[in-house]
Amino acid sequence: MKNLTERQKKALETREKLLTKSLELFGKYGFEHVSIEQITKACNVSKGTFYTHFPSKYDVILEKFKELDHFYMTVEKKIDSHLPASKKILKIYEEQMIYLTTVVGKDVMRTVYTAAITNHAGQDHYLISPQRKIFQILNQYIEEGIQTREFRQDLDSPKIQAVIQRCMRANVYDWLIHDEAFDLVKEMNNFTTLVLAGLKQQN
Amino acid sequence: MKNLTERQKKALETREKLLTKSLELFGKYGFEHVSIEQITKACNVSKGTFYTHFPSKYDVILEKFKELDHFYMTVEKKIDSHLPASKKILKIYEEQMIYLTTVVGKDVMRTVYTAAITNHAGQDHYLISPQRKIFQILNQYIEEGIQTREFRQDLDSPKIQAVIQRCMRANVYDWLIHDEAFDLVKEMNNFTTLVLAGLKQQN
DNA sequence: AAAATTAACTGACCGCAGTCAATAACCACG
DNA sequence: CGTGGTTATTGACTGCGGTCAGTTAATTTT
Repeated sequence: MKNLTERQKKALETREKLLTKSLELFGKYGFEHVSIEQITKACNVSKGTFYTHFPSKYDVILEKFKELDHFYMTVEKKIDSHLPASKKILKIYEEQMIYLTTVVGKDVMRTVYTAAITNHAGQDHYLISPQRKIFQILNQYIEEGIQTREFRQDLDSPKIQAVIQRCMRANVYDWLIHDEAFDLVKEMNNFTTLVLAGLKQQN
Repeated sequence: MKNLTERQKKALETREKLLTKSLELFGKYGFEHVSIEQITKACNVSKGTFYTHFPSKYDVILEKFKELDHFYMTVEKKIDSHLPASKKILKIYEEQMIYLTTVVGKDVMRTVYTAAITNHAGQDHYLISPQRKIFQILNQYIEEGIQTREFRQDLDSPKIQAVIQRCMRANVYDWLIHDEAFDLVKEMNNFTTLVLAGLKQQN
């Protein structure tokens, strides 16, 4: 980690400076009201430099978004392992939604959700990347639910995974397009509860 | 309807010309690869003229999107009125998804779903406007489902309406961010079936 | 230590969405 | 008819995200 040449250290410093300043300005004025030039001027570098460190304006936000994964690691431990799978899923979603509304914010999420639609650069977006910690945790819970026969047996786990993940995006998306009155935590809870009811063993 | 002055007729003609040409070019090259200037040049008008007729590039697309409502009127009649509410909902969603994939297309939908996130102009977006025919039809089916006690009695109809509508956006959004392999008709069916199962009277 | 290579950095430039003051074309009314 | 008000139209202009050929300076090679 410390085997860096002088040059690489300088570059990393520049990158860090840009990242910090970007997020600071985005937080203060909103993503759309901050220009790249404004950022680079505040950092005393040229516009081009920004693009040697980040592929686009969106990618800075994505960096922030990826912090979520650190958050999940801590949340996971707080969840009682004796709960049934459905309760665990609800719980982790609840924690996530609280985090999104209070820490990450609508502005960042708007950007991520927009970029996911727009960037048809062949590659799949981070938003649906199986790498994401949240998905790994969810899949584990789902596996449990199947094993313990809490969930229906006629659906394989990839199907259930897709459904559970879609619940998340459904509620976040609706949060983004509705006004302030939309309570993401509550809506997510109601909606997911319903879906989980549909997932449980029918009589 | 025909009490128009010469001037207003000319203006409407210009508007129509712009609309037709826009949709033609969007269809040929894709929304993002067509500039306003390209459109206006093809119509022999100036750039500014475009903006006297449409508030933004997105609004042209919205016009196309609104055609959907004509479509629903015809679909509604094709649905057997004796079916249970849940089957009707599934059926109309199926028809809608077929229409979206084969006629409207991903490009248009991408634009509409992006604009809904981005345009925080105070006003709610058409995407969630209660005016939309599709919602009126759905709400009618939901009311039926409640009346006939097919659905749970502990949820009021606005709650159920929100859930059903969210199903639609959930699947369309996921369609937009996934690659070509994503079968919107099938996914919508699976997902909504599950939600409807959760909505039904529990034992 | 000089030369060659590599990588960070620069800023003029491009394309495009959207704006607006000025202009032209038309209309209603005396 | 005029003539004063109205409204569609114009196109130069702004602002911004992103590009790229060229400059600079650290690093490696000889």
